[in-house]
Amino acid sequence: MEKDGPSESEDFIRARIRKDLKSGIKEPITRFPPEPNGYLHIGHAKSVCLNFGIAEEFGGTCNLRFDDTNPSKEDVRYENAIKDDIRWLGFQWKDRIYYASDYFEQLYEYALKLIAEGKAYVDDLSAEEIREYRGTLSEPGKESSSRQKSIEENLRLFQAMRKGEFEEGQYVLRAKIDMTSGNMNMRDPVMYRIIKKPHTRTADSWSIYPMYDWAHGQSDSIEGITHSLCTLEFEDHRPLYDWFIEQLGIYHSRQIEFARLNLSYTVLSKRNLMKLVREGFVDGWDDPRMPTISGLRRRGYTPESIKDFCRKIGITKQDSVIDVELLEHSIREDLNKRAQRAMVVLNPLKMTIVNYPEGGEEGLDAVNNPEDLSMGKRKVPFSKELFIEKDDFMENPPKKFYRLSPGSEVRLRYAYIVRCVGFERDPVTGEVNEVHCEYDPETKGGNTPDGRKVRGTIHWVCAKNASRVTVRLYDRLFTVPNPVSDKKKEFTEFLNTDSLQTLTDCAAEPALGNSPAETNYQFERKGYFIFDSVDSKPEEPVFNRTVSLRDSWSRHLGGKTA
RNA sequence: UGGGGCAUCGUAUAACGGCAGUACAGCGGACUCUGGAUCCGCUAGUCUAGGUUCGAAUCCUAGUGCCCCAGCCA
Repeated sequence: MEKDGPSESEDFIRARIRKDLKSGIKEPITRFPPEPNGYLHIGHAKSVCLNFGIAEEFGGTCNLRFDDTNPSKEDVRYENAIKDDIRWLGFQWKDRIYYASDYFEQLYEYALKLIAEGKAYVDDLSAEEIREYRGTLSEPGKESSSRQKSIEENLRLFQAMRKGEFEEGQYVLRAKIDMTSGNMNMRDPVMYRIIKKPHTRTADSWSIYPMYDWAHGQSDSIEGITHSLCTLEFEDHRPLYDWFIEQLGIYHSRQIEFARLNLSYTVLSKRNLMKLVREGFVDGWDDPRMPTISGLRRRGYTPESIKDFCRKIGITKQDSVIDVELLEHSIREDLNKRAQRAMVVLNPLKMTIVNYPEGGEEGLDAVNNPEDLSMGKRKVPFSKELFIEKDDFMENPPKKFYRLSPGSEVRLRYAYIVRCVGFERDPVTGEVNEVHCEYDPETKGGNTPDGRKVRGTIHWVCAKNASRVTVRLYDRLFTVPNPVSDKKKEFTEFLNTDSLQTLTDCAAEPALGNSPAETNYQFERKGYFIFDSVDSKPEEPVFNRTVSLRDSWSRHLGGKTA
């Protein structure tokens, strides 16, 4: 199922795969290897799209493999969340779900083999000693005296390690490579350490656990992974990846590295995201401000928009920071085509139509989505008293203000043209709290039979029928493009204190009183919103703002977001 | 002279010895019952210095800048 035509340019990994396909490899087998110690974020989505995407495009397969080699950090709840997220993105692993722990026995056999060949040894150095012996970036390390142990002694000790005869930290198994290598990973890397904790899948059957470098490549090989795609920081692990496979003489998977995703105005590492959650800066991994898949989902992002974003950013080896506006562009583009429109007044200001009959009411036709007429129409109620947006009225408007002001005309969307004939103030605050308008009955539906041009159109909600809803306006979580670039400051110092604004008195057209879960809307002139089924109550529906509409007026005024 | 990697508009990303293109952002205009969307246009780039070549973002040499590595994390 290759894409036809060379019109679309190909990233270097797909080009490499295409080349390998011509020289022997039958089909690409990739894998997505999360460690179940945190939630997936948009950076993982890049990897998911790459690995599963390649499998789809080239008629291969992609395995889901949990890298569960460290029981002191991992948990099943993360595993379940990860599976949910991948499924939600729209990818399937079918029966191809694996665990590094599936291979513990095989890995152990492999280790025995290396020991028997004098290529690995049991070391009794302490963690600190190992660090000291490793040397520094510019000085070679020195060899542990354990290197001299006999094969028999190593075998005996390693078997005893497995049996749990030693304490944590007492011994490790190391590969015997080269303590003078310029590549730190080759300075006799640790293969196994003793961890006396139960594992979620193997329970207490092991007291030694393989390190990443030892587990990963061999797992790839066992599964017949043709292309093992990982991020740049593993580039200098590749010689070790290759060394193990070559010493063992097993199937040679190939590791290829690409640049991880960085997004402006956010942080994208599990460690930092974990900190935001643990220290209560956000309301959990799925807080709509989080760049996690579950957070984006709750924020109103669609799988399609995320996949489109991943396609747009491409795959390269260049460290880069993607502007978060590109992500916002992807969701706007998607939702513009699909989101049902609704009228919701976020900051209500009462409007009375002075010449509209007392007690009168009518239903007006509104288009559900001007971009997709097949989505039909709906009736919205109209009567003498309405709510409009506070900032759609100005007593002393600046130039080019097309909305309502004393004496001016504006169109009430899908309703009538109205003219402002007066307003009232709150006697205490002096704030305008009601506007009076006259409507033109000839302009029903918002048309102007006389051909007159009315520049401004504003949204409104019938006061009598309005659903009272809560709306949460989200803004970027950080105030600076790269919160982790300042090495002297903790990234949490750059948290945006206004990243969440909750409006509890919004007036929505009646239909929104009972929205289905996870329904995307466009609140006309305001932005895209999604019904939040976690925090909504029957008497108080909650909507999260996914992203605002582009707003050339506020940019004109020099503001950023409303 | 520790090892590894990367340098193209503001941000990303193409061009694989032959017109430096695309997207986002920005700016201007058209259109509009969403100051949305759409459409049109503009601005703006090959890290530096040499070299090879009819021709270099691309090949060579030398430099410069940035990123990663000293977990019994992944």
